[in-house]
Amino acid sequence: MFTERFLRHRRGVHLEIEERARLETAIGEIKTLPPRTNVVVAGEELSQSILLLEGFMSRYIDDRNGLRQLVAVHVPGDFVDLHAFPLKILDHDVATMTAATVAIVPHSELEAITEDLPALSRKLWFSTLIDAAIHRAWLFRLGRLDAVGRVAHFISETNVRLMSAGLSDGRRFALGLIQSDLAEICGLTNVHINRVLRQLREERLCVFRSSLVEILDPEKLAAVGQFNPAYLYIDLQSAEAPSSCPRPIT
Amino acid sequence: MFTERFLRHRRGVHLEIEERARLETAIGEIKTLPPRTNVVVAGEELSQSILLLEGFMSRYIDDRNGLRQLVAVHVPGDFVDLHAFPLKILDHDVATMTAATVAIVPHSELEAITEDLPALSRKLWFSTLIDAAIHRAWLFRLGRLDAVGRVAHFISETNVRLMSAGLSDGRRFALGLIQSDLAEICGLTNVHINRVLRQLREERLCVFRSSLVEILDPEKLAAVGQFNPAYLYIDLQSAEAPSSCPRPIT
DNA sequence: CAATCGTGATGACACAGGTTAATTTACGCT
DNA sequence: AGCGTAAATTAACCTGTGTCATCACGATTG
Repeated sequence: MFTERFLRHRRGVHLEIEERARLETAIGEIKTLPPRTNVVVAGEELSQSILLLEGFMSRYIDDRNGLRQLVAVHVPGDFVDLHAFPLKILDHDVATMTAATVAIVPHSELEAITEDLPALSRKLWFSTLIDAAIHRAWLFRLGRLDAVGRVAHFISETNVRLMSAGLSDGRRFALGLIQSDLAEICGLTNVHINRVLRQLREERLCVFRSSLVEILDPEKLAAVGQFNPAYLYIDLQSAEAPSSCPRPIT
Repeated sequence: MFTERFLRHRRGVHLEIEERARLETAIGEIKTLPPRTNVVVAGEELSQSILLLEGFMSRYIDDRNGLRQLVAVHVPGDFVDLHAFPLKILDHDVATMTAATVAIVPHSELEAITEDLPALSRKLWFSTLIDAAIHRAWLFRLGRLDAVGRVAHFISETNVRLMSAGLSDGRRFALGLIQSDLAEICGLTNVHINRVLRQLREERLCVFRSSLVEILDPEKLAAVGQFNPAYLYIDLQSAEAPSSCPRPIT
């Protein structure tokens, strides 16, 4: 069941069994990718999209000096570049952050789905609009929060998304990111990210390590980041208890 | 022809005559709204979406101190909150910036379109993904550009979008925004926006007035804002005003 | 006609975050 | 185990933007 995590716990878009089965048959290939591997280049025509099964991926735009702005971080269950199905050409690059396992879905299959199954099509559409909602939350983060708030907001967001994917217990999760990734996400320098992480550590809000993120005080962290999870459209009522606490990668 | 500007000049999604006709019949009502009128509140269930015919609208998120971050500015031809069709509830507010004329489209009509016309449905989907692409460009703007760059980028973007809508000749356009709107768009204070506008004026790049924006040097302005219009998916080849359109800077 | 309000303009000062550079720690590889 | 490189940490200093305060101007409005 490769699509197990896709749209899990999303308000009002429960996938029917037949719909999930149809998606499963649409998958062409399963691939494992090394960390820091570019998979999509802006401006190139695409004929397939990627469903992320394991690991973390990013979408980003580089400026003319090579400085990078991440515009999205994807977690298992995300249909990373489903945008490429209607758009055909992307405006940004896509790459793995950690080692990753992905399912490749040809656009021909997606087109067939839009012809046959309008309800499933609307759910695919929905999933791309969640990405847009997350973009907007990131705009708020960059436009209105200071450095500490931005990092707190990102960690709070990632925690909720990983809870939904069954990869966080609400306080601890593994995230393969390094400090300069955070810098590229939050529009800051890695020197300043380091200062912010120290402050969050000293104030006992959270401890960020590449191998393991530990949130000591989720409420306070969310307050510092003015984080309101409504934009994720996640309903964790229906969440089963996470099977296992993530462990540090050793 | 209310849908005249919708998806105009967008690469690869030309609307067929029948498709346009179908959209026209989907329109329920035409409304005129005063400036600064809130039309959608975050968290409320929606059963209709708005196609903007005349004027400018915005989407925004307020922080807990009442500071506002605009996450989108909409120009005539934009299907402002089509996102609300798959999402049903929005994560942000929507309001007019200037006086505006809008067409109201009930979601029941859109649902019928997704049942009957998969090709048109994909084009509607496409149009929401343009919004997402613009969100990403805004993330780049906020994350990687300094104050002058942000304003230059926004003005360049708006110029191209308005050219596509037939509302700019590439150098002059009317935009009802005031300096504090720019501040809320660019994540800056209005005091600093004022300084930036003076600099752009003194450097003979552009003159921003609420009534009229004049771009004196489109290429240089685009360069300052690292503006590359690819993300707008606009193909102005077919545009009636062929004159001088800003080019990607490399 | 004065009073008020929204908008724009500008100066003085403060500070969050950038820059640069050096050092330490962690970790993959032979 | 030891080496080489990437990542993390920290300090000193600098600057872009925020803050606060004031003034000017035009459009309403009483």
